[in-house]
Amino acid sequence: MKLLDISEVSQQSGIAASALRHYEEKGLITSLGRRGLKRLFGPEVLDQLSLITLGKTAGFSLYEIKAMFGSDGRPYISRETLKKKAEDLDRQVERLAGLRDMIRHVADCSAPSHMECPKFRKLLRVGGKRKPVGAKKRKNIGQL
Amino acid sequence: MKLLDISEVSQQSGIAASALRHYEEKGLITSLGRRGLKRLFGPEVLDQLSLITLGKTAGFSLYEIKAMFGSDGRPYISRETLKKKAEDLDRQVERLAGLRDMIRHVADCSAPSHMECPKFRKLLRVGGKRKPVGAKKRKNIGQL
DNA sequence: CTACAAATTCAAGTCGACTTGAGGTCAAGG
DNA sequence: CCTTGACCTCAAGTCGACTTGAATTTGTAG
Repeated sequence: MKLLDISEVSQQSGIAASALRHYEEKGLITSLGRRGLKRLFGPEVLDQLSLITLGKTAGFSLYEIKAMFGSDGRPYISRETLKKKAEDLDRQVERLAGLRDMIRHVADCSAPSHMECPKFRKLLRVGGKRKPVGAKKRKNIGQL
Repeated sequence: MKLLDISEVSQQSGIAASALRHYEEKGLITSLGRRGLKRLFGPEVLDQLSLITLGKTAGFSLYEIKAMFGSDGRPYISRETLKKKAEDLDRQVERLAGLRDMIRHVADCSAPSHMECPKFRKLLRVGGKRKPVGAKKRKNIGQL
């Protein structure tokens, strides 16, 4: 089993070595050992990194990503919570598709201000839900 | 035309007054005037705020959002660039859908480590592209 | 054996998006 | 007329995710 040093991992993943150390510090990845001072990673770390990158682009924090796909390969959170995350993503996908349509429309529409364009406003109505007045503080990222 | 003071806007949008001031400072929204010191907003600000919120959940910076939907209603960037953003969103939608499938799978699969599950790894392969070695610094957010 | 490039640690810095706090202002009600 | 409470400004602080820099510590090549 071929071990990779940090520069190889960095090369192949496109992630800076400093970020890799940061991820290890935060417990998202693990190095299998050291040669001297130098970390050695197993090749599976590349898959984990794909997952981390993916999670980040979806807007999850490193903390959440760790909770969803523990570096040992087991989630730290319940199936319930995972399903909730999946549903969040369903909504997120819809919102993004809506925004994409709006942007595409803005790019094509000749109305002087898109806010005056009825088509645009219709898209807004679909995509941009307003909060129903009782706004909550988001502060329940869960304990680990 | 009914004007709203900042607390009404905050209430109806679910966005903190401090954030509204911040958005105004950054030029994402505009207050129509003042009564004494107090800002007065036109009702259209609520639509703009929906758009801002939507853009944020899509991962755009305030700066980018401003460029895409100027507070005056006209984008600061070319149709070309807008179309590129729409295409980025197309990819983002796909990635998110992929991640959602993975999470859903993790929630249901009984494999001890999802990395050992062939189904999961297949999903990973689809969703989690690795960068093709020549990693670039992302630093071209464009000038305004 | 020595020099050197590549890693390492640890502290401090950066960036975006706000929030918080101190001290000031003003329109409206009593 | 005077008090209040909502809003104001401006500076500083916070949080997450890294990056940067200075001072080491090797494994390997010459």
